[in-house]
Amino acid sequence: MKPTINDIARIAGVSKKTVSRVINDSPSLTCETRGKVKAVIDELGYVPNPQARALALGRNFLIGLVHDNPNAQMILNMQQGILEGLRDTEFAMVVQPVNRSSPSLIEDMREFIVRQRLYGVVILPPISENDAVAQMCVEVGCRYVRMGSAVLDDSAHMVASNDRDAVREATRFLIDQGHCNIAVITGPQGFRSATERFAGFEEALIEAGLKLPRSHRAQGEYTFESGLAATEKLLDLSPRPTAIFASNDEMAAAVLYAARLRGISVPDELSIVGFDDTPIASRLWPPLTTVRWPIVAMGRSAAHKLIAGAVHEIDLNSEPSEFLSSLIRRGSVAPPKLQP
Amino acid sequence: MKPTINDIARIAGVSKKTVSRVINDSPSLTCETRGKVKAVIDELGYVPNPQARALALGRNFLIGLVHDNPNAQMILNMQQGILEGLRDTEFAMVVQPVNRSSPSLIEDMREFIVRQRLYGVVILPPISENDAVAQMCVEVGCRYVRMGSAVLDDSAHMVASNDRDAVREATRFLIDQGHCNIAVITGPQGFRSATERFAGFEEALIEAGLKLPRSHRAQGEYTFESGLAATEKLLDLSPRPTAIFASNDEMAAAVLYAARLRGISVPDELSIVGFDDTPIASRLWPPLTTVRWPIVAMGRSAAHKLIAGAVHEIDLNSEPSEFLSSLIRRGSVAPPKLQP
DNA sequence: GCACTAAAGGAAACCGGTGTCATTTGCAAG
DNA sequence: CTTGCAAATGACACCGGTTTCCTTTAGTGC
Repeated sequence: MKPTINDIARIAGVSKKTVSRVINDSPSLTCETRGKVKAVIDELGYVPNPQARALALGRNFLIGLVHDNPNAQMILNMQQGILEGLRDTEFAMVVQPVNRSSPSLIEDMREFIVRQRLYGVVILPPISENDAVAQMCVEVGCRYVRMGSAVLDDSAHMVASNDRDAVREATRFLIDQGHCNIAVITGPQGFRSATERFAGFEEALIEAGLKLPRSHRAQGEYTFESGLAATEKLLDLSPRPTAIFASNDEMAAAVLYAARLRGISVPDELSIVGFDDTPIASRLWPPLTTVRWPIVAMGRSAAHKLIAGAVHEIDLNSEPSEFLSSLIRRGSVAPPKLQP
Repeated sequence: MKPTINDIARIAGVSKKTVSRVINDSPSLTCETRGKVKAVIDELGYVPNPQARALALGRNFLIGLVHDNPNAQMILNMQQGILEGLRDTEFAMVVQPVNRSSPSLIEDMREFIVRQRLYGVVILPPISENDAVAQMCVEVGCRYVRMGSAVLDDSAHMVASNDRDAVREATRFLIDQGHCNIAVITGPQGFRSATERFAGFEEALIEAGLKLPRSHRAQGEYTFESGLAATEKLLDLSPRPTAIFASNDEMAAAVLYAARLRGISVPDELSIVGFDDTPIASRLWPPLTTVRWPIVAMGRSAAHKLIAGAVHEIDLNSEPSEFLSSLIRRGSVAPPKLQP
């Protein structure tokens, strides 16, 4: 059986409370006492029972991660980031996928939070854009941090990248390469990331004095299949666009796939830019030029924001307030060939 | 503040213990009492505090998932499966990536298990093949289930697919298409899945009376990069193989990539078969023929095996004892063209 | 009507920690 | 030498459930 605080206290010849003080680094302790107790703890391999602690403190040491599976690699990187932020603390991460289109989304999340008495939750996009979810967290008294593509909330509750700037830069890159007939596959309606990315794209075009006809804008759903359908429409245009910006890599992969089906050469006849830098981007031929955002660092920051109040080693001021994405240049972009 | 058992007891006009009996479906209760208490519980939205329950019962309601990130989609599917198995129970899943090559692997895992007092852990390949890990679980008194490609342990502790049979079938498919110069990219040494998959491959060749020269066997590490290197070697052979079986999709994607680099047409000049049916398999052009294994169902089964003792609704006899993989036929395989 | 038995429900201890408050100890000042 | 005060430590209740054991109640056979 695992040793309890009583065992430690008895063997060390002190009271439970003193052992508790040692565990919690209470300042009012003799070095001698502290050393004596610590020795016993080490010898017996004592680990305080987190459930008992949770009960006594009235709070738990569990951080929830709520997601809706848009992208496996993103979620896994996020998990990694969060766990890095939780390392060397007594917090653990529990994961819960949910269905964002379910009418019971809010109730499902409430159930999850309340059941496990979560200390806090990290909410991934696109659910993070749902204000009712944040509202629910406030109601049940659960800390929360929303991940997103733009600031939606006060900074204590938000970890954001700046998709708009990143896409503007990426689009400018296409323009600098000489493209002036550029089409875009947007993300689904109601997604903040979709509107941000599109805004960045549009801004770059406007800056360069280019027009964006309605026909050059196709809507996707962030899925491969929707990307295929959108690409079909865009490739039917005449003159055919010489470059396509797809709002995520999944759809960019679909552009490449559709181009291959039609015998259109990439990048010679068509340049492609994606977003996310998922592993698939570098596995395709040609590998995709895409935008990489610092998921792991953002996850770590989210975890830190949640537990800063409980772990005094964490200094939120050392966290970046904004996370910058960068353009990864690979083979899917080239200057346009003059069409005959 | 959330209602406690005392609130319920007071309002319902019964004792704590009676409320506890209602929660735990104790048989010795009047219908009337049960109904009365349940009404109060529903009205107040009472949820028993799992930490308090965990403390009183001396066990926790957390299932751990330990993995070493070989494949994001696989891990996410596994998470989904485990959570399906945990649905409608009070268990939650905590996730912990570890580093399998770290010398402190065992200690890291022990720390994770002991710290959170896990009820059980699901161990994913390749860590699951490490017997010392299972041994450690026994030592610390933690239930465990190992996922794997073949049965390594008694069935209470193992959820296994049958990679060998699946690869034999896939290879037979290549042979039936007319291929007789087939090469293989194996997985890393020391991986049971690697040896199983290779064994299935070899068996199919032997059955068909084909030889497998040492030169036609290249070792990979389950990574894209290692797949590239392995493919280079195989494509240098003369006569060049007309088909390659790669032991996972990541490496199969590399075969396709390398073939494209050399201007080798797939599937006309080279057929490719992968393993795992990750999303990338269907995103490539041509899409990969590959082996799909029922990850989600296996995850669900693993969860059920762990918690069967605590949740009486679960009937382990209704679980399949073996999980069958299936060959997914896509465009990366065709009969070999006669070489001039 | 009475003793006996089984079922229903309650009181109090307990799980392993933490908070509050009282007590002891050590040391400087008067 | 006493008093005063702060630091170090301990006793005990408490967090929200469960378990053990005991009491009450109702039903049964005689």
